[in-house]
Amino acid sequence: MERQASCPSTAAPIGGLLNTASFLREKGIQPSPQRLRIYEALASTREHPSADAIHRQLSPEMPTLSRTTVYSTLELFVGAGIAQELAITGSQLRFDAEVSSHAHFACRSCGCVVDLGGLQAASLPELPLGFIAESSQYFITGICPSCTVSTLA
Amino acid sequence: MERQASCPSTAAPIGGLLNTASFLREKGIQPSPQRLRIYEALASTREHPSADAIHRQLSPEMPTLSRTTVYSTLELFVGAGIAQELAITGSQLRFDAEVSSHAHFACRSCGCVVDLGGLQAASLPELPLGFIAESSQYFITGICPSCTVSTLA
DNA sequence: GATGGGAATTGTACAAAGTACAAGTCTGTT
DNA sequence: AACAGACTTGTACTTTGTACAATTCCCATC
Repeated sequence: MERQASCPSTAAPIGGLLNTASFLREKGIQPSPQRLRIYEALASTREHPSADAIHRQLSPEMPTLSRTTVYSTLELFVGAGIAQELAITGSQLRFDAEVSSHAHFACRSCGCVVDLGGLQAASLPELPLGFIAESSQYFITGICPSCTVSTLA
Repeated sequence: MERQASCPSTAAPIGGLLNTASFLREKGIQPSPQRLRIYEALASTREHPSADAIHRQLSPEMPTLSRTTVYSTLELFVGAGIAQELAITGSQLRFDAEVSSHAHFACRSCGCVVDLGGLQAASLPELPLGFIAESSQYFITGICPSCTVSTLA
């Protein structure tokens, strides 16, 4: 889990952030400076950050931002359907502002998480009667290209 | 995460345990009393226990069994390909002696994990060039039948 | 049967991720 | 301006898992 930044996840914004405040309000979330910056930080990266990664990123500009706020805000976003949680690394939750169904790859060496293509819903296993699905995840773990190269060196 | 035991995962053994010791030896694992009991505990349940759950289960009969041994033994099994890790709950790893590719359901209320059917390989997203896949997981989270009933009550 | 060496196990200490909760601050409304 | 409720903060704590040194066990050899 060392070379996070060098992995092949481009860092382009996902959508328009012109008016994050009204977007949050539409989703039933009262905006606050903390919530705006946390959402923007999440939506402007494709690195699928953990809660602590977001806290580390925002701390310089918001020195009093507490870890508790980041955790509770991300949970609020997940509950409102504007973010999804990925349990992909096994040791920490990663978050994604892109909520459409798509698969993920996690590198066991550097910890990076990158997007893969979508899944064909028709081919997924059906849920037995009585189970209520709320979300689903498909992920692959292995070694990313950067780490393959540096392992060979 | 309360009613673990009442969830719909039947507790029948997966395979023959007649000679666990020689099975482990075949897989390149030196048997020991601890390893035998840990493997048998894992293979004889469909509850996908966590490492600590196995430790709690075996502690009465092996009072000196240490948590470290359980953790390192399970990792040994995963490396040898006779167990798989499930990162499904986000907060702890669950283990499964059934290593064939199949999906899982996790109940957000009681924490139970049950087996679902297999996946059609053809429908899975393809991995871009340079990525090396080592394992994959498909899981659905939601509410299991037991918890649906008790939530309504 | 004794003995030496490597593997396995143990126990303690530690680290990381996340949660609980009470106190403080902010914000919007009256 | 004052109140109430929502939001944020900070501390303490729990859970999960890892590091590592010391001990114990097993087994081959003498």
